[in-house]
Formats: sequence, C-alpha cells, structure tokens
Amino acid sequence: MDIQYIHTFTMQTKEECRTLQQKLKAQIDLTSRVKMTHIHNCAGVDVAYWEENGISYGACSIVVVDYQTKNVVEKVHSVGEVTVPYLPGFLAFRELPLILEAAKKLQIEPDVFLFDGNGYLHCEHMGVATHASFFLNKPTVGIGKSYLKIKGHDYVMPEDTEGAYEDIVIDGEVYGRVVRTAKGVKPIFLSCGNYIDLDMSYQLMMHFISKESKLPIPVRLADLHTHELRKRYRQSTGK
DNA sequence: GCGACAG
DNA sequence: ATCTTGTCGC
Repeated sequence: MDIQYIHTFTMQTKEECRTLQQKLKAQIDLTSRVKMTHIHNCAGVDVAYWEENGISYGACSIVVVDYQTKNVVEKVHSVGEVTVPYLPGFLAFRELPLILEAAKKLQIEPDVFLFDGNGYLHCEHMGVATHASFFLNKPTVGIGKSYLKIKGHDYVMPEDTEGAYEDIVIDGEVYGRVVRTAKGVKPIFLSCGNYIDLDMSYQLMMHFISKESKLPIPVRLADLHTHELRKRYRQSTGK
C-alpha cells in the first residue's frame, strides 16, 4: 500500500502532539466513503510489546480477512524498537510507526481497517484508529477493550444479550458505542475511526463476531499473531 | 498529595 | 500493554 506519512514521527513534546491532534481533528469526516455492499475485505490491526535489556520492542500485525468467507487473504507484520512512551490519550504516537511500517507491506488494499484501540471515542476524537486513517487514507474503526473516561463521563452498561448496545453521548455528541458482542462477557467500546459512520461500523464489527471471541475476527487474529511474533523474536533479537 | 490511566 | 496457575462456571 502507498502510505503517506510525515509529522507523526517527529513529534517530541506533548505540546507538539496536541498541536498535530488539533490539526488532524479538523479534518475528520464521519461520512462513509465505502458502501456496505462494496466491502470485500477487512483488516485487523494490533501491536504487542516486550522488553529486553531495558529496551522496549514491539510487533505489529495486520491481518486481512475476506468479508464473505472470513478466510485470511493476507498477513503482514513489522517488528522493532519502540522509543515513544505510552501516555493516556497519545497512544497513536506510540503505535503508528510500527503500524504504518507493516501497512506499507500490504499487497492488498483493505476496504476498512479495524483497530485494537479507540477512534472518535477519545477526548480529542483522535484515538489511534482515527489518527491512522489520515496516513492509510482508508476508512478505519476503533475497538477498545476498556473505557478511557472522557470529561468525567461514565458509560451506560448495555443489557446482557448479544448485540445489545448503548451509545456514549457526551455534551449532546455521540462519541461511540458500548457493545455487548456476546452474552456473559464484558462489553467492547466501538467508535468510528474516520471516513465511516457509526452504524456501518457497528454492522461491520458484528459481522465478524464468532463464538471464539468477543472481538471481531480480524482483530482477534492480529492479536494472536502479535503474540506469536513476540515469542519468535524476543530471544533472537537479544545477543 | 491522590486518583485516573485506550494499549 | 505485560508479569502468570490454577480454577470457578457453563
């Protein structure tokens, strides 16, 4: 894939990061750029971390899954040192270098990217899924496993049935949706990344829910893949 | 000083 | 995110 990126890698201070977030935030467009019937495949993105000799490393996996058959049609990854620390609200700056490095290796151009992490559901509407869309230039969806509190607002717990959900509305604006993807498990936090609306994001996400996990298949597979990669690289990277 | 904190 | 065994429950 042709990836256009710039500033994300040169951000050093929190102020510079905030400035970039504001600039990109102004360009968010939650209108769907793709029709539901034109979606042929979907990519899942995840990153895993580990430490060796005091140095942090990360492995990113992108797994592309066919929409109809749910078979894996492509799988790429990237591995390397991670120098950016994790700061709540700035996850994108830590994960994007590896994510974009992996995305460049894709032969297929996925119709949509599903991220392990939030998108529009973020204090500045700039979670990793939204941030990434500006460089991938593709629709993205955010899927978080836990809630990052915004302006002190809590979410309403959806009822315990598959597919039940509650929208997360703050100051009259819909930030995202808490979804119970399976009965008897904790809900996930869905939100638009960019170039796609929340209802289509929900349809897409639920389409990829199977009995194996509360996470949609593409994200689940990327999650498993990063764990394999870590097992494979952690010993060999050291001396 | 204390609590909160996507991954 | 990651460090980690067994164990309670459907």
